[in-house]
Formats: sequence, C-alpha cells, structure tokens
Amino acid sequence: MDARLDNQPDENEDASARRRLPPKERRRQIVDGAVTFFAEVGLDGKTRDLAKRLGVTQSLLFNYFATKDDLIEAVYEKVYLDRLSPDWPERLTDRSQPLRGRLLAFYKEYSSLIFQQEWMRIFMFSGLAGAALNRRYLEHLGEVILRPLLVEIEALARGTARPSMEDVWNLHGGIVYIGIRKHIYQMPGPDDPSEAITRAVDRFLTFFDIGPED
Amino acid sequence: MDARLDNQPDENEDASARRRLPPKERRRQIVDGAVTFFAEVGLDGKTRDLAKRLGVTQSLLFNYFATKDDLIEAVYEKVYLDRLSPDWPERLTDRSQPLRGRLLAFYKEYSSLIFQQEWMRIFMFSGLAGAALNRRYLEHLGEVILRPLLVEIEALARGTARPSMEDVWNLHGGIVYIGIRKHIYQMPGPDDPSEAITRAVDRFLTFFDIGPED
DNA sequence: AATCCTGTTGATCGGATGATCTATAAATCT
DNA sequence: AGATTTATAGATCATCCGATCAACAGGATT
Repeated sequence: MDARLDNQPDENEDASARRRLPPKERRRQIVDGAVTFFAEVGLDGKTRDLAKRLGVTQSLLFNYFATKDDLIEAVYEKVYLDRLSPDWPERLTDRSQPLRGRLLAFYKEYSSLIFQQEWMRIFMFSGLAGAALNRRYLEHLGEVILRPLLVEIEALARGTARPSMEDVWNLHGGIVYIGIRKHIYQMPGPDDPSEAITRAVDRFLTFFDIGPED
Repeated sequence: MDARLDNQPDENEDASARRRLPPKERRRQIVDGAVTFFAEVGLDGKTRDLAKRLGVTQSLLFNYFATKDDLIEAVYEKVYLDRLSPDWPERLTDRSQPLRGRLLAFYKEYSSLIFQQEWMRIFMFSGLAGAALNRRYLEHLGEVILRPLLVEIEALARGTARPSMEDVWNLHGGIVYIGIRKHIYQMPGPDDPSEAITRAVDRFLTFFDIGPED
C-alpha cells in the first residue's frame, strides 16, 4: 500500500504537495480548494471532505482558520474580490463611444467573469444564506454600474418610453439568467453567450429607439 | 407548567393542534411546515428544529417519513405540484387573442404563482442540490410553454430578426430574475411586478415588430 | 551533523444529528 | 365503562462534525 514513490515534488498542485509548505502558500491552496469544494457541494460541505480533497488532515484547516465560518469568509472574499473591475463605470459612460458598443463590451467581459461554476454557485449559496456580502455586492452593482447605465440610456432614448431602473435590472437579469441556467440548474445552453447577449442588448436599445451608432 | 388549558381545538393551525391528529392531516401539517421551514433555512435544516417549530417531537417526523430524504421528497412534490397550470399551453397559443395580451396574462399569473418565498427558495435549493425534479421542471417549461411561445412569435414577427429559443429564455429569465432579486437576494424591489413585466414583454415584442393588437 | 523552529499529523472531545424503539395516552369500538 | 387500537412522546443509539491538543517530522540555521 501507499505505493506513492513517484517523486516529482515540484509544480504538482493537487496530488503531491505533501508536507511543509510555506504558510502563505498553504493558506492560498486551502482557500482555492475550498472555493471549488464549497461551490460544488454547498457551504454545508464538511471540513473532512475538503481536507481529503486537498490531501491534508482536517485538523490542519483549523491551523489556518479558527472556525469553519472564518474559512467560508475567506472563500467569500476570494470569490467576490475584483469581480467588478473599477474601470467599468467610466468605460460605460464614455460618450465618445456608441452606447451599444459600450454595453456589449461590458456584458461580454462581465459574463466571462461571472459565468463560472465557482462564482455562480457560491454567489447563489451565499445569497440564500443571507450573507451581507451578497447584498452589498448587488447594491454596489446597482449604484456603480446599472444606475450610471440608466443615465446613459435616458440621455439617448428617443422613443416616448422613459427607461427606469427596473428596465435596466431586467436587461441585467435576463443576461445573468443565462449563467444561472447553466451553472445552477445545469441546463444545456449556448457555449458562447455572446450572441444571446448581443440580442438582449439590441432588443433593449431598440425599444428606446437607440441605434447601433447612437 | 404546561398551562395550556385553552381548549379551542378546531381551526387553530400552529399553536394548538396538540395531539392525536388523523394521520392524513398530521402528514399534511408536517409537509406544509417543512416547506416553509426548508425554504427558510435550506435543505440542511435539522429535523429537531422543524419538529420544534411544528410543536411536535422529532421522532414523530420519522413515523411519517422513513428518512429525512423522504420528507424532502414530499416537500419537492408539494412545491412543484401544479405550479404549471395545464391550460396555459392552449391559452398561450389561442390566436383569437393578441399575443401581447396572452403573454401579459400568462406572466402575471405565473409570477403570482412563483414569486413566493417557498417556491423561489426551494426551487433554488433543489436546483443547487442537483435535484432531478428541478431540471425536469425546466425542461417541461421549455417544451410546454416557451417553445410554443416561440412558434407564436415566429408567426407574427415582422422585423428582419428571427426569434430563437434563446430569446424566449431571455425574456423568461429577465422576468424570473425579478423574483430572484426579491426572494433569494432579498433586495428591495417593486411590490407589484406587473409593470416591470409589462415593460419586459413590450420591449420584447417591439423588437420583432409585433404590435399590441398584432 | 546536531539543534531549533514550526508546519503537520493523529487521536480525541463534546455536542449535534438522523434514526430506532418502547412506553404512554388519546380516541374509537363494544 | 372497559377494552382495543394507534398516534405520540421520551429515551437512547450510532455516527458525524467542528474543534482542540499534544506529539511528530521537515527543513533551515549553525
């Protein structure tokens, strides 16, 4: 038994990584593994299962995190961190570019960031758990992205209909729902959501009579 | 102790309902309570907590359900049952009515059925858990509601753009997302989603050049 | 090579949890 | 009213889970 005599000690992330890592690195390894693990099985996943997956003792986890909640907090931070690029607000309001192009650029970048197993599922798990971070994120998104977007649309809308925040949320929700279908409900869907996003944006702009070049 | 000598035996759901109920009724009471309970705390909610909320012993639950999974299965059935009215397919394809009216009628009815704490959260919990019922429901919805809807839109679309299933899913997702924001993310939103739904439908139909009276 | 530091393990604890089983008591029948 | 049935309670089991702690061992220092 334990015929693991293959010594390729370096650059092997999962299987080896035997013992005595620098604390920073081990901590990172644990958090990374925890993100994947909890995204898969939910935040009620057991520390023993996570440890086994990491190839590490369960007790070691508590050497790096005082409680399981602390670990989950670290998972939240890792997942939520930098999910909203700070330059989006200004790019979205850069009126030297047509609004359609700005919207498409944003949603294609954004979807590539959030349409991932880890983000989608942990975001949903934490939302269901009522995590404060979740609501803060969405409020932030609303204020920093969607509301400025509403202003842009208002400035260009030529039809009689006036856009509202609820309209913008609806555009956003329709797009996000593509990822929900795929990663939460695990339904088949387009590999590349670009086309669906383009159509959603175009439908949206058409209603307010905003052309592709403004 | 146990100064509960107030005998109003009938029609008091929660507080009293002391002992010796007919099995059918007790079972119903347990399932009803379990739906609310699991919707609140998730499917990992503890049987002891549920029992306490029901004012009943934990062991009693196992008299009605062999395992906790059986109970959850009963919760699924209760929640999923009759969430899709069988007459919607024909009402949605009744071409004697304008499509806009059909769509609005459907989504206002449907949203009133699904925009509820119990449905929204249990649907999401079961989806994350990978429950088969969840995918079956969505596949059913796609085939029985959304695909016929696509046919209706195709029949009336006058613009150059041809509608696709992905467009219909996007309309659907945008509307469902209203409920997700409210019940999963617990964000503030409109008390009555009717207006947002109307605008979503109108934006959708406008793109395909379908007027309010066809 | 011996020493020291500390990352890691293995054993274990206390409480929680799903599930079981027997005794009790409420309702029904005769 | 007494006997019978069975819904319910109470006690308990086996396991699981988060968390603790002393002992061990890898790796750098000297």
